[in-house]
Parts: sequence; structure tokens; C-alpha cells
Amino acid sequence: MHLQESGEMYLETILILSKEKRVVRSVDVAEHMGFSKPSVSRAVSLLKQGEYLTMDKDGFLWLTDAGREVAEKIYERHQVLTALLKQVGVSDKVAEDDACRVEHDISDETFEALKKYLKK
Amino acid sequence: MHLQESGEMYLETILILSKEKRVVRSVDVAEHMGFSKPSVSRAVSLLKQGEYLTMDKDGFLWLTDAGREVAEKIYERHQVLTALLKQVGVSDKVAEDDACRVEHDISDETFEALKKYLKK
DNA sequence: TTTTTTAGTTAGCTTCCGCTAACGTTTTTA
DNA sequence: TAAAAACGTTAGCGGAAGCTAACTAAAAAA
Repeated sequence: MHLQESGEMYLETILILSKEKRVVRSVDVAEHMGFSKPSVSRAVSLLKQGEYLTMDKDGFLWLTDAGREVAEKIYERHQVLTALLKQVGVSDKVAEDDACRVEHDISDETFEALKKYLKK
Repeated sequence: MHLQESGEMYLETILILSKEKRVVRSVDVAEHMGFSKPSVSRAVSLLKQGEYLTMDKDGFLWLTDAGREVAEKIYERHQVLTALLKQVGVSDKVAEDDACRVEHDISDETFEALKKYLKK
């Protein structure tokens, strides 16, 4: 099952929230992303199907290995791209927002090239 | 009427084709983008509604001022982003493909910062 | 001149991914 | 303990943007 950009965003959000709170529920995801509960509910059930996450009896969401891998990949891109844009003079908020869209669109090759470049 | 990414792509394609050929028809756009004729037909009719282009009795497509403005903006982004990615070591084909997605995603502020940066 | 090809359109299907309304459980609170 | 709030789900809508099948009209070829 191939992940769309929206699936990547949900996984990344769950990862980020799990760094802030000990447990993450659908409602936290909804609030953080500004989406309705039903939207998150459906997304979560698709991600469950794809084995990117599980939900326990308390409604807590847990990334699987596959889910964590995607989430961390996107999260790393987010951070590197944001840093890179800031470095060339883009304002914090805009750098953040633009990185958030670009992170889903670039190939591994491009990302690696940019990351390598940032180090210098 | 707000343009989606797909609308921008159609306009950019028409601009590019008009640099190669004297006139551009829907069927040329379809072939160039790898879409079906009906898909292009619908897109063209939406772009007509939005006053981004017109179609004459021969079926030739003409960008309006608004359409040309969008098309050139995206085309410039395409070129600058492609050049920038190549410069940091991304292969030609991948740079081209990734630029083609990113060109729709970034704010004016980010683009200007990147363009300025490329010059150096 | 008849036939075939080409170009554009219409109708209707599909997938993705938001949304609201409404409902059942569970947990809090009064 | 009865009422209210919180959480998740189901059902169904809407828009964006692809697709195929089938049609019309015009142009090209036989």
C-alpha cells in the first residue's frame, strides 16, 4: 500500500506529538492538524490497514516500525529543509510552512544532496 | 478563482509548447503531459472560465495576460529550481522532476531567497 | 466523393481527502 | 447517581482531477 502525502503528514504528526506527550490519541492529532475527528478517524484506519500504526484499547496510537520509519524520514526532511531555508534568509514561519510542503515532494537523491550541502 | 497545482501545470505546459510551436492545441497539451484528451478538455474549460486562456475557432489555445503571468512565474521557478538542484549535485533528470513538483509548493519569499542565493 | 482520421466534448466512473450530522461508549463532573 | 463531556466511529456529502466510452464535426486521404 502506497502512502500519499496526507498519510505521511499524519505519521509525522504522531511522531512529533509523541515527543511532547507520553501517549497520542486521534483527538490530539485532529487538534494539532486542524482537522475534524472523522477525518482523522478515517486516516488512522487506513494507516492501520497499511500497518503503519496500531491503536490500543485506550485509543492510544502507536507507530509500527514501518510507520516510524516513514515518520522519521519526513521529520528529518522537515528539519533539514527548514534549516536550509532559514539559512538562505527565509523567515522562520515561512521556512517552516514551505518545508512542510516540500518535504513530501523531493526524491531521496535531492534530499541527500541538500543535506550534504547544508553541512557546508 | 484560485488555481490548483494542476492548473499551473497546464498553463506552464502551454507556455512551453508555445515556445516550440507557433500554435498550441489541447491535443498537444495532452500528448506532452501524458493525459487523456477529456482530462485536458475539462482543464481547459476551467482555465477558460477563470480567464487564464481562450480557445479560438480553430481550437488554438491562447494565454490571457493573467494566464501568461502564472505560466511565466511557474516556468521561471522551474528553471531556477532545476539549476539550483543541479548545482548542488542532483542528476539532470531528477533535478528536473523534483523542480517540477517543488515549483508549485513554495512561497514567493522562499523562491526569491533561493534565486538570490543561486546567483552567488 | 466517400471513407477514415483527427480534435474536441459529454457523460459518467474512480480515488483521495477534506467536511458535517448523528450515534454509542466511556469518563467526568455536578 | 444522573447529567454532561469527551472520544471514536459511521454514514454520507463535495470538490479536485485523473480515466474510458462514445459522440460530433471537421479535415485528410483514398
